[in-house]
Amino acid sequence: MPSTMPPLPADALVVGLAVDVAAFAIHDGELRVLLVQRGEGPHLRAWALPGGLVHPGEELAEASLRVLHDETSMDLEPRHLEQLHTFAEVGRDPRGRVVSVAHLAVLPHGTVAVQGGNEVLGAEWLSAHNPPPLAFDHADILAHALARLQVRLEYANLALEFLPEAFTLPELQGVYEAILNRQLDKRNFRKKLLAQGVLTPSGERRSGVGRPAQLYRRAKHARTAAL
Amino acid sequence: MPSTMPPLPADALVVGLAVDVAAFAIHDGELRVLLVQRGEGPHLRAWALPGGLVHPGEELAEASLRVLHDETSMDLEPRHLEQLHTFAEVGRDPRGRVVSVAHLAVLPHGTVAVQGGNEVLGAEWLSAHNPPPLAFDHADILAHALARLQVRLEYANLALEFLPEAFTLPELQGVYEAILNRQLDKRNFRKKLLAQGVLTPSGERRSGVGRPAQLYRRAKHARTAAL
DNA sequence: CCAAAAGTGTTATTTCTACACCCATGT
DNA sequence: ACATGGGTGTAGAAATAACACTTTTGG
Repeated sequence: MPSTMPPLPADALVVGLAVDVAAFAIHDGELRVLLVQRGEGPHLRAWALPGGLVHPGEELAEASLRVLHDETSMDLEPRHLEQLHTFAEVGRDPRGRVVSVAHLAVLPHGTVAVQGGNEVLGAEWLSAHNPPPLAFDHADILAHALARLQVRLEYANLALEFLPEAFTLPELQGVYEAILNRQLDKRNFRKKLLAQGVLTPSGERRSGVGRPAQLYRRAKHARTAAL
Repeated sequence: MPSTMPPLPADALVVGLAVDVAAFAIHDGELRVLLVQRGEGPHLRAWALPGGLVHPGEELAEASLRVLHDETSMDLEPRHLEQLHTFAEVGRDPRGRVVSVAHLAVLPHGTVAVQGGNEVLGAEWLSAHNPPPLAFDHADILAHALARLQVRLEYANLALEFLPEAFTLPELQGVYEAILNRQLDKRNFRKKLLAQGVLTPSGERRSGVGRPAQLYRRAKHARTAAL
């Protein structure tokens, strides 16, 4: 394939290319989504998903990571990042045609402190199941992301990405419950998870109170995702 | 929200926005995908998914339908059209940064004849499970589309979109088998489908040979899709 | 009456769900 | 000793998978 090709045809539609990121984490046993308060442009002071324009030569995944970094002033390192859906409706952004590729990110436990960054008044982890009103079509994006997260629990072992490398089964169950937004039976949960063979036990651990829980790690062979 | 807003910032990355469409239909009991032979640009004469640049003010779905129409010279009317994935890798198109939003389309039975259209040497329905080599990253797109189609069989009753309004259970089973690329048990298939309650019987019908089969239609209440 | 495709039931296996008590530790 | 959370088994229900013969039509 030649390296110099004719440029794009003159009738090529040019648009702004952006990413928006629905980044999830578990805090206090609750599923939270990272939201920022807009500091400029339309929907000033409204809550929104972190997002922004893609730079030239930048891949979508890179842009997503950069945006997270810039708008939270934190070195967030998602354990999982996948594309969700592309929102390209003609009127979705009042500034012109902006095509936004929405992403789903999963951050591990321990990702707590965030603060506002560039062009943003503040950043916070807020309830994913009961979010505040959001700017643009971000409520749609969040709903998509939540639905995707739930179906991914079955297929991939995405829940592990919310936890540190070593974790207990009750902690893992807590992740499932936070994402599915309902209680699960302890015995059935353990049976199912252990039967999958994706967990391997290690040493022990004493939590604050009660009987110490067995620690587990992900087994060697673990699918990352599919679909 | 004001109707006149500042234009996009000067640092906005502008890109070409395109759609590619993986359009499926069943022919001769086999799952086929609509492919065109490129008549210009890179990958001349290679097989590719129908696709092209989005026009200004045009929605992605509109562009997908237009592209199908233009490149087959046929008034194809998909029964189902959904967004699949956005391919935006920096080097994927040698002409510059082109972001392509891939779509999955389902065409009903009877959609047979296609011919080449604008900028295309020819169009054909070819085997979806054993396609010829494809231009650009279209083999990836096709693989994604096929996987999505298979999971959609479970959730939605997408199989109905491949058939005319009235159809027999053996025909429906044939659609499942063509998509899943394996044989299914007749009795179990009937049990499961009828238990779902999405089919309602109507009159009879005599095929060429053998016992006539009961005709069914979709019941009133039918989910179209999800996820 | 023969070929061809449609239609129909039962059983074994697996998976899912509901449910209550004992165990190990820290205080 | 007691409060706290971790850990375990069983039985009924539901879903799934395997399997072979009869029925209706056209020729």
